[in-house]
Amino acid sequence: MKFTLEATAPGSAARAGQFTTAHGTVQTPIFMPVGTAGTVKGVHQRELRDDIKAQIILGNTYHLYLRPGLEVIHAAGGLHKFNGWEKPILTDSGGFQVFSLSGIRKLSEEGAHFRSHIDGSKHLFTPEGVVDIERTIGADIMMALDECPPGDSDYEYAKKSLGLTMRWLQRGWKRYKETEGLYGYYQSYFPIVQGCVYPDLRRESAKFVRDFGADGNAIGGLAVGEPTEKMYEMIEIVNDILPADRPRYLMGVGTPANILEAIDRGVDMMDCVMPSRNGRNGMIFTRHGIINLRNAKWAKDFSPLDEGGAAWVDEVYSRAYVRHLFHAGELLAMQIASIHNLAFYLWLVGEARRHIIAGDFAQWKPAMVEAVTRRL
RNA sequence: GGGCGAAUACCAGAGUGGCCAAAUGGGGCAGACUGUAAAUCUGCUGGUUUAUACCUUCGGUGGUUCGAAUCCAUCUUCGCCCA
Repeated sequence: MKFTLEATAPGSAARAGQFTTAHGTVQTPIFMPVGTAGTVKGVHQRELRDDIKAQIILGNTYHLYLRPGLEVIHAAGGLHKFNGWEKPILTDSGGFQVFSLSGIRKLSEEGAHFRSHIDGSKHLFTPEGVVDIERTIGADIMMALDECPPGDSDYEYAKKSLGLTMRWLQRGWKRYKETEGLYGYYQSYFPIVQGCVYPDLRRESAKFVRDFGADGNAIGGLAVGEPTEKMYEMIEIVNDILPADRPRYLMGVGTPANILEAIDRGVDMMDCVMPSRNGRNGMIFTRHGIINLRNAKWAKDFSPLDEGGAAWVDEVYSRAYVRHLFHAGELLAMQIASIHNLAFYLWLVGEARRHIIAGDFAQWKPAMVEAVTRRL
């Protein structure tokens, strides 16, 4: 994978660039819609490509391994063939499920022991096994298996957890180097920085990660309960160490404001369920602020969903109409909101990129952060 | 004209002497959601309010009782049946 830095913004750590995978080029900074089970929920590939203008999407190792299962994915010839998405795919390793499914998993040196959330069956994810699964899925970017400790973890736990993540990384990297893609194309493997909110742990982790010389590097374990300011602080600390000539991926973040702040601190890639999930739950993000479409105040607001917005749904449907669809429990409501929110997120990072290249990102950002945080 | 049954909060519908401002569901109002166990979850939904507090409510009126949504009488309305 080749990463080219095109511009850096004066007065900011923000940068614009692009990287190329076997399934195409991605312009950074980029937001990656989350398609956990092989689908960005409620959104067609055509809408994803043409309306939302997604350049790369996520899939999830844990979910795809459980269902439909590797046999099906392999028989299909990989996830791209299976779901019809021809552009790049990044797979999360199941590391986040170590966090989110904490009630039904156990960690050991060997790996993460899960109980399936579907049928309760027992499964073991090892760093090596996850590489094998990601090879089978055929992701352009494969993430290392890590432990994502909660944001309020104490120092002792965070340190112990980081140790496990580092040892897992060594094992996963070894398996990565010993194997190659099953479908005739190259796959990247991104290590993940952990260390909770503790600067020394973050530095230690970032240096450890840096030395693998991977195609790109990720920052994990943020936006998991710690104060937002701590998150920004950790990003700065880590990005000081992670190589500038490789993309930096901030995992699972975030709100539109979080994304702008992360870009400002030198992050190139982000993903989050927020635009899709919150969209399905009636929340619309716009460049003028946040709208809870379910609220009574929109009942007779027949103005466009988001006048001049990035997606065609913004002009075609009114706020009152989409509100009605939400109250009626209509599927279309979720589809419209998903298209809108994801298109907005992609528009936002595209604008950030444009301003980085134009050189006025540092001037443009503050007002935008204020605007997208507003409650309408 | 006669007989039987029913009337409960926005709707539906429990409750049949005190633990009832009244279950539950729906609807409504608001909130949450950050590498997706989420088309999900939480709170509120008579009034005044800080309230474990008080006030006004269970078709109307009048009773019985220390105490009534619950028992009695009567009226009204609705439903079913018989003429």
